[in-house]
Amino acid sequence: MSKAASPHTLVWLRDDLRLADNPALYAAVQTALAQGGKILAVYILDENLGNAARWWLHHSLSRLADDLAARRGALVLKRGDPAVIIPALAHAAGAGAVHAARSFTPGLRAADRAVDAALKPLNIAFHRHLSVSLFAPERIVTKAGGPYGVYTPFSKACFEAGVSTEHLPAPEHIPGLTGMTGEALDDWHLLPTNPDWAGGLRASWTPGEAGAEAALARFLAGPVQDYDEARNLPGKPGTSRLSPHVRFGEISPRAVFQRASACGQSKGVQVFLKELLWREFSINLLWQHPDLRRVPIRPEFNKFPWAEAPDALRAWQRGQTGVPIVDAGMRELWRTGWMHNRVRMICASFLVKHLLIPWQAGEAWFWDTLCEADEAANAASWQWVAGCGADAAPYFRIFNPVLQGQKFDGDGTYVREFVPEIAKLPDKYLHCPWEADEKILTNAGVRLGRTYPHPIIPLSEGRNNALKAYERMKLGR
DNA sequence: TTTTGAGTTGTTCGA
DNA sequence: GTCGAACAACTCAAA
Repeated sequence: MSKAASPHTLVWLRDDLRLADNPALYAAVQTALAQGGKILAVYILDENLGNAARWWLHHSLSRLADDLAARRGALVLKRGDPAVIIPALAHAAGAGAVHAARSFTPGLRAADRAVDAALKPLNIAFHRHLSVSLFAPERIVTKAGGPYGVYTPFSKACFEAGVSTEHLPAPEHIPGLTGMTGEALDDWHLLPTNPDWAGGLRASWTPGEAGAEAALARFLAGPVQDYDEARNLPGKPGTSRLSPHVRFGEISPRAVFQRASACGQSKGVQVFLKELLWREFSINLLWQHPDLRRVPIRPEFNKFPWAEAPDALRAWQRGQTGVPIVDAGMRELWRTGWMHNRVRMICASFLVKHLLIPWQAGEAWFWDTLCEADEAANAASWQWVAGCGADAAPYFRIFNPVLQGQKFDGDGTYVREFVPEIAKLPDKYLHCPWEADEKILTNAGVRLGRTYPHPIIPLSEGRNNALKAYERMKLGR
């Protein structure tokens, strides 16, 4: 076999920070081995990440660099315009091809077009691989050939199409190209200092491929079987807690799907697989609507009478609304960089409906504080709660945070953990301290307005305001 | 083209 | 305490 003129290969890693079941890396290694060449693995900093995601990224990259080094590979870190960096590196390295995961965020789609255009004149091929999603978006279409706008038929089409059963092992040797220098991870200052607010994140998470594997193994060893019920209880470890791992591609979505599928046919497994397809649906929606983060899918919502309420927004962000389940959720988010899904819906509904604050403000806060912040899932989910999404809940579905708290955190485990100043209240009043009489409050050491806020708005008033606002929007006033 | 069935996660009210 | 109906119409997807 004759040696190719350009035996080396560049793999551009982005939201696929793993070695196992990584099609771009696998293809690059195969090519390099066949040609007797080396691998140049590159990561270019995503400058638009929120602060919690930056913390996660630092650790994920650090682990990935270690994992690559253990296989004689190396990771080159760069910052700047991919359309400049990738062609320059590929050219300097003498690479014959560039491999990357196919991405569906507007930023990376644009970057890919530019990279592709810049590589062409250099006669360097640019290969993209299905990796961050289960299906290519254009593959899941209606019988009429168009994209889906409703989740249930979308999910049925996905099940019918079938998730790939392929699994690519982590390459044993990833012969790294030496002599290529990048930036130092520490110089990116992705970790907070002055103050270091990441203590709660460190206590909650193990970023990296091994951490992702451990989280999946824990979940599949038991909780997945009861997932259909237990996922709604924020005081219990009934969810997978895989979201940030999947977000950064520390584990492939198809590996998660395959291994959960292998756990049987229980309701819990079925519901979990459907959750993976919600992620898929969000990716598909972002692909259809690149401005999903800003623009409501239902155009009538451009006329929605949102409120300008900076003080209320700040109270919500800080977990000081005086509504316990909302405050618990917002504090969990702030402390750990994650929030239980049931509570996300309650907190989001409260912001958008009771307070009438634009969903984009909530989206922005989650973007900054969620480790897993993901353009597709975050925007699509906020639009769903706000009622302006493609497949949104009816407007009169307004979560009552007291009922939700009593139903899903009846013993108060969750609220007591994150709102300790009211922890001594009896269960009956834990979710509605304003309904307790003075004696009960005093016995619990609670002084409303002093040790814990009065509710920022009476719940019935917030509900009525939301209904009135939707009515005004419908009338176009 | 027209018709038909269906649509993540809820709340309130009144019997 | 429990249960069913009302809350509203509209759009999507498939036949």
